[in-house]
Amino acid sequence: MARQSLLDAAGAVLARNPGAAIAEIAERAGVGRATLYRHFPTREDLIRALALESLRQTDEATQRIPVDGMSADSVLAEVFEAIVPLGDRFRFLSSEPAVLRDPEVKAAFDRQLEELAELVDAMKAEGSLDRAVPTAWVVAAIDALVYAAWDSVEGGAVARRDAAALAFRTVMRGLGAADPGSAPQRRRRSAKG
Amino acid sequence: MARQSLLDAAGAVLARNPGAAIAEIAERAGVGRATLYRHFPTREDLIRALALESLRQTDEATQRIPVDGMSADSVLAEVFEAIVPLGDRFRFLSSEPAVLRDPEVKAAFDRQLEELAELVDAMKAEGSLDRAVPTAWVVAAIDALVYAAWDSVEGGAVARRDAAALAFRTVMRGLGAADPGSAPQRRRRSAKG
DNA sequence: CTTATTTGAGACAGTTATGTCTCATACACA
DNA sequence: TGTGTATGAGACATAACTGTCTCAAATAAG
Repeated sequence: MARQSLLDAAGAVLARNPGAAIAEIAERAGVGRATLYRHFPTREDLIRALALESLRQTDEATQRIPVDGMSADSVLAEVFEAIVPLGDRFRFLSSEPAVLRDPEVKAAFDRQLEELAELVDAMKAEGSLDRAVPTAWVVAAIDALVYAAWDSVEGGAVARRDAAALAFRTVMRGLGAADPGSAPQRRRRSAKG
Repeated sequence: MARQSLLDAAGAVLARNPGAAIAEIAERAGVGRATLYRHFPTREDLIRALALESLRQTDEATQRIPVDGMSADSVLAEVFEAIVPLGDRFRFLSSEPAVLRDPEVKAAFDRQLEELAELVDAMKAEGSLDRAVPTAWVVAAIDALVYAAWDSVEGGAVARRDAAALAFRTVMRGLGAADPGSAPQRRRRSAKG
């Protein structure tokens, strides 16, 4: 679909240069500027759609993870594997603070953070994360390390196949329970990153 | 100094809105736009000076740490305490990729990363960090977690006095030696963040 | 008080981006 | 082949920002 290739182009261009002009995105997509405007009447429409599309891709990648019968920490490992490759998807937000105030975008964003917080709480419950560490910090650390992992791969500092595992290890041991505790429980449903 | 308050204003404004106009920075500094241009002839000059000033502040904060007789991991703890409060100083770089290509800025930036890498290697040598983890990843994780700590404080998710310790713990336990190993050695000179 | 310097306000030109519009062409489809 | 739709190129108006310049007022220095 033309719409999709426009969003792909926007993601690619804006990740490298968050202030890029519409013309540059159209060029990258291989279409005329007028055609881009036919799909997205304003720049803000495009940015908003890109944000929602990025959130959708993140959802898609994490929903694919089978959670039945997996310990919560295994799920988190899979979450890292799934979303580290998407690490640059939200880079454009840094110079588009307005889009985060859009109700629909904000709702979707908050929901993903909330699902991640639930997974963190499940890990605390099964004893694989330290209850004394604020869930908000665990979530912040995961977010930061996902991007760091992506960036390290992109910069050639870390091998692509190692990146997610390194980030996962950093979180798990860094914020794991001081006492290894009882063996991880199995979980039934609902997980996310 | 007028120059300094202009740089402060630029840092404050650009951290929130990396694409902010010169007029907005001048207004924040409480001076006319013409006055700003008298100190910094072009926008690029201002951005460049801000980058160098931020690097200088980071240097200043870390040079204050006494390293004699301290174990490398204690030094890293102090580094976190010192630079987490400066966490937003380099946010504007995200939409100013050009300034990172400036030779002077790039040299200063690389030097700081290099000094941090040296500290990490010292910690590996004294057995407080896992030798199997690439130094590049440790450095990337420290960078990412410093910003996450600052951001968590700013967003009210984490108490200001706890932030640096949480980030430090995440790195130390996350990337610490699997075997606690011999007791940390004392070190003599040179450290940095 | 007088003089020199600095400042703020704003006019101005030049550039660049956005968003609208037209029109000729390419293409799909009957 | 004929018709309708989507496209690309580009002209166009508008807006915003940059960087220069002028001038009057404020401030400091003598």
